[in-house]
Amino acid sequence: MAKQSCCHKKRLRRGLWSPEEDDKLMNHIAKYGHGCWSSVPKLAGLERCGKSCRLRWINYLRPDLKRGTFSQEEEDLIIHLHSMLGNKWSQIAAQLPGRTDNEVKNFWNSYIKKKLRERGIDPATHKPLAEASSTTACRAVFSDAELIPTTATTTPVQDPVEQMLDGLKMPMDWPVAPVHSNEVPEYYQVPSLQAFDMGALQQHCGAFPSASSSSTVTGLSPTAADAGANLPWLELGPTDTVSGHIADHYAGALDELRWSDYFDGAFQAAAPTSQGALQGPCVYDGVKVDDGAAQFDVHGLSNWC
DNA sequence: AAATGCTGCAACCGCAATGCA
DNA sequence: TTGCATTGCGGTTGCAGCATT
Repeated sequence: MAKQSCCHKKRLRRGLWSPEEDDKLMNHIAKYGHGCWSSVPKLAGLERCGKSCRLRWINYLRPDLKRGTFSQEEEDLIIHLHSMLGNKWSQIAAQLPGRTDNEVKNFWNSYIKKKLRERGIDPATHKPLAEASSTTACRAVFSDAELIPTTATTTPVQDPVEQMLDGLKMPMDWPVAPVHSNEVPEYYQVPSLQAFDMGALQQHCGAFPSASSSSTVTGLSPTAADAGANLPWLELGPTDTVSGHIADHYAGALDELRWSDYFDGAFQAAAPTSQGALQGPCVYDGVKVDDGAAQFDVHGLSNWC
């Protein structure tokens, strides 16, 4: 017999949320924060399970959600990130401020997949459908606006660090990448990245903030040289040179969040800005987050029990 | 106008990861 | 170390609304 969900077990409400339920949840979180999700429904007077409340908040009620249709830049970024990360929707969404993993996933399944197939590209592998093994570059995946004109493979070497940074830029004919296996296709191994030296980069750029699931656009690279491991360039701070290459590219479309404002006084201060980093220090659970290196993990909010 | 099919989105399910006693 | 509670995540489902017949 199938295992019943927590909502079934406790005979809790399921299905679509009513406006009244939304109000209750919003009001509760505005006043007290959510704390432990499991206690939210009881405290907020809802006949829902904590999991359902969390999902509703994250996917629908959060005040920083962008909503509306995806821009061309967002679409290109999703395709690009998917080629690197696969179905890691939360990681992809983390690079799209105001978008949720669910939203990105739905957009992918309902729109992008179809679009790629129409262009003869396998959305799973990002290779041409007809010739899955071909290494032919396929520019059709990205719009012209998304491509960053540089030629990483032919750039003369000056400084090793500069070389490495150059490698983080996307070449015009960057191939569509299958990055879901541990194999790194030859064409994906950018020469300037093969001796990727995080130490040197750190020295060049300053200390790395740690942000495993940042909501900010920090740095993006098309490379899959590190297919099976973490993507260190995704953790670079917003002020560093590397992220500048690409963050600048997406400037305007990708707003930085000031998520903290919503809770730093129960929404009272409240307007997101488009400036580069958190403005001034803020404190969460006794942890001071300061200056431009700060990156806020929206999902991490759930950890202030 | 009614029936049917299609699409997109919100929500659920179940498993993995994590934290804690 | 173990077991439980909680959170996070990706896959899947259900349904409302729209399009087509």
